[in-house]
Amino acid sequence: MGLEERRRREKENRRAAILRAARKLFFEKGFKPVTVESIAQKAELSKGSIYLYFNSKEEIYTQILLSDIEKFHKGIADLFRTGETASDLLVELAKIYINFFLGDKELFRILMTFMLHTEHMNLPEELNRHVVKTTNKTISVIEKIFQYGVDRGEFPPTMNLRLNRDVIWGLLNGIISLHLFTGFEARREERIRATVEEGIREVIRGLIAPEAGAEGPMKAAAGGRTDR
Amino acid sequence: MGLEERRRREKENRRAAILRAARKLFFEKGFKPVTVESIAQKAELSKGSIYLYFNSKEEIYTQILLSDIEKFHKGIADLFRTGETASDLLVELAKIYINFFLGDKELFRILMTFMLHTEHMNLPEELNRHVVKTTNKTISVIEKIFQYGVDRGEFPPTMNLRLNRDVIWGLLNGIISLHLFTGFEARREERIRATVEEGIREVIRGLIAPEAGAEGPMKAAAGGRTDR
DNA sequence: TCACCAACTGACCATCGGTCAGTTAATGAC
DNA sequence: GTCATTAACTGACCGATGGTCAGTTGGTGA
Repeated sequence: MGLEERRRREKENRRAAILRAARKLFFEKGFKPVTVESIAQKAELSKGSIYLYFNSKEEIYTQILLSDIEKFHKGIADLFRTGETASDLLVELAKIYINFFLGDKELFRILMTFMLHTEHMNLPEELNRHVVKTTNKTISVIEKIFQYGVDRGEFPPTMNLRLNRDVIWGLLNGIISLHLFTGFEARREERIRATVEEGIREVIRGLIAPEAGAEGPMKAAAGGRTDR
Repeated sequence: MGLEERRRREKENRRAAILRAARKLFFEKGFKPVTVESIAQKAELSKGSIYLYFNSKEEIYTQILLSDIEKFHKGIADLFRTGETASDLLVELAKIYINFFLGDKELFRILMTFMLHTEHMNLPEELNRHVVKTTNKTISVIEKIFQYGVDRGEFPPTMNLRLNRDVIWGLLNGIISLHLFTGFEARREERIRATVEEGIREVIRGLIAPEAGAEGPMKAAAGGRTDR
């Protein structure tokens, strides 16, 4: 009864074909200008068939993001093998990230758009959770590097891992967003890389450097003490 | 002869009324779910009339952003009067920014959406330029603060103003984006504020700290202390 | 040869952004 | 008071598009 099996495989292939077609189109034109009809044509199916595989245009968009994030995650699997310092690992990660999400520049847009509009996208709850989980897994790599840095005595053991993870991630994605907006096409990636690298190195130096004087987080932290 | 004048004023009022109505609706539901018809109803006009004042739904959306950015800009006009350190000014600016753009949390979304999708929005070229210019004006406030810090000897005169401006802006907006995505509603703003403040202080410390050798033993102090 | 059924189709529907020919009403000339 | 002018406004209409579903197709096994 290899029939069932073959059917399953063929169905999976169709699905992949749709995603491939959609990917090409979305990366070419963005979200709105791509019609479901055009995706269907490119995948050599009818519009109706698309909806046998996906529930909405938004879901296709999200699935593309999902599989790309997973690809990225695989790509950084061997990051720790190199035996570099944690600082260099952070910069290295950032560079890979920039290459990956800006290689197809629309991909970064998809990522941010999703992050900003998750709620309005009304996707099936499960898919939503899946993307959030996958994204978090990626973000947590930053935290792992910090932990690694603490372990090898590079960073102070008292550092706040979560907070610094958020700072690095924010810095990285914020700088990319800014440059997509203002930067001219030419040499954009180069500038992003330089800015991100220097930003990360500054944060790290600041993390290591002694806190100057009485000012600083102390003042604010005093009021914001909020143990759960 | 006050006729011409009165007409002009009334027209301006209508325009404002449309923007007010649209603002309420967009902030309530996001972009797509708001129909032009519903804006018209709320503004007590017909759909057709809306298009006497604006060229597209996107343009309305953008105008809201524009007028809000300008409001923000006025709000920080007196930032320099306080005589604080440049570091504190940066943190202060960030806090005002967070309050402002998260007070109506949709506003931040509008800002980022615009930055990410400027090109696909096909607005009149002039409006586009206007928003870019206004946004840049806001971003450049960060640079001014850095300059102020250099002038008063707080930061090294060799520092790269533009780069650090981009780092701070990126950090600020990236952290906000991240928290809108993952953070639970409760205590979100508080967390954002804490993370941003510490991030900024780290960058500043890193900016001041000697670049020193590859890795420096630390342990002396803890940036981003764990307050959980 | 036929019954079954998963996969597929495309006509159809509802919604919505945007248009435009026609209406309304304020004004000012006579 | 009457009428011509015209800016402001209206809403029926159009085209595009996301999504649906009743019906068709073709491979399979009896």
